[in-house]
Amino acid sequence: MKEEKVKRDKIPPTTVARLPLYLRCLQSMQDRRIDSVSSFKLAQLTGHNPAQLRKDLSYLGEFGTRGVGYDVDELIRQIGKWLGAAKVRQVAIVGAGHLGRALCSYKGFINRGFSVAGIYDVDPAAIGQQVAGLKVRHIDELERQNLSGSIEIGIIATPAAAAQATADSLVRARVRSILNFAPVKLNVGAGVCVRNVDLSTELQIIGFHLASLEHGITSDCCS
Amino acid sequence: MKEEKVKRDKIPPTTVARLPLYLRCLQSMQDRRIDSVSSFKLAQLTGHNPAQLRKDLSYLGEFGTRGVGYDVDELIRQIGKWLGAAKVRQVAIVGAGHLGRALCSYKGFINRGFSVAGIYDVDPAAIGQQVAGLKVRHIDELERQNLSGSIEIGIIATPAAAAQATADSLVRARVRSILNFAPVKLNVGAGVCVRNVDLSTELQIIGFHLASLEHGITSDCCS
DNA sequence: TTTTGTGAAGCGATTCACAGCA
DNA sequence: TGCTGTGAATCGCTTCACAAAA
Repeated sequence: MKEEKVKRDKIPPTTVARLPLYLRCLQSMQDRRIDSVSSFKLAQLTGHNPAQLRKDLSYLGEFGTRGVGYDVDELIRQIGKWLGAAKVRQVAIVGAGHLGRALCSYKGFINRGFSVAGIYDVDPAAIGQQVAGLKVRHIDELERQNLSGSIEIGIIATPAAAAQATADSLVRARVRSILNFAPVKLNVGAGVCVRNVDLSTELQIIGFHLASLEHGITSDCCS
Repeated sequence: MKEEKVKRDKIPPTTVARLPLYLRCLQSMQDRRIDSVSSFKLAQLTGHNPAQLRKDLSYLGEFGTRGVGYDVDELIRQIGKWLGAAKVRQVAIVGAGHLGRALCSYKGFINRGFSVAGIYDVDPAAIGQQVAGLKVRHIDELERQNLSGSIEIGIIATPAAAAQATADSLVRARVRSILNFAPVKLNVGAGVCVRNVDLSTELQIIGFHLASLEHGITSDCCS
């Protein structure tokens, strides 16, 4: 426990970001009754370098067998443990627009150990509507509903203008981390973890590469 | 033109990824009639280091005035130019599930110079339905509809199992770049640029940080 | 022999610190 | 004086190359 704490601090963010993809590949192998895998094979499937894969896993511990490879079940167990997948995490989605609704019915969340505990909005027209079996509630209710703190994650799927106020609500409701889809830099107190996903930023990056193609650059596509 | 080609090759991917956020901040300042900004101010607003901001901009050219700062209008023009925002880019969305529909009606795309040219699926139940003013068509029609090559970007919003086949269709339809929401590593020929966005990966990364908190780690939240 | 785990080298991005200008 | 633009220093991640182990 003490030892794991020390180790967690040392895992590079880039490694953490790759773990979910490793996990997904491994689960797909498990489904196909493959029980052992080498760093070469798994790296090829995930599009990485074998040395990088081994180094990534070495941050978590030593699970391989030299001359053989990794046991698929064991690796799934270990990566899952480090990603905190032992327990189902409750998520609150704020914003009952198209994106919020899509996220609410997204199967991928459930499969990875996340459960949508509620969907919230401020628009009277949206409140009360049924979305994927959940009733849209007013954001102000979240604070009261989460007195136990069981909802640890908030997803912001509101327009940019409402994002900061939404973040404030989520922080008041004792949410510990936020996934932000609004194209705004959020200010939250220390101890609340924010990750940003911006859909149009991704398109704009693609736009840069298209413009580069138009200037006759063919090399290294997208990054 | 020749010179710009050389420069484009030298811009780090990390810089490109930050440009859209700079642009957005600048546009918000322009709306508020602010016409000049220092690297300190813009860095603060975007959550970056002033030196990094200046270095990022220096890859594009020299637009600042020493002792004063940057002209907001000029900077917007320049960043827009490098991101290829001069022309509206046509996008095809594949997958008419919740996510595909949400993307189809997403205002952020239009505002940033992208236009949804069509939405496609393979499910007979979905085909023919109306989504945000567009009729869902069969994916096989895309190839014929894009003989002119005006659709440069494809968005994959299908289930993971269908993603590779969808990518193949998009490549056949002469799409030049792909934004992939399926949690799968796509194999496409050289010259086609792929960017991956995985919503549950983001939650899993948050899961790692929540697990770290449970182990008593308070430092550096999310990355 | 095969494949892991890892020190060391290599590489790219960030940050510093200051010269160059307005 | 104030702020940009940038070489130099630093930091952290990736990749190499090989010793260790099955």
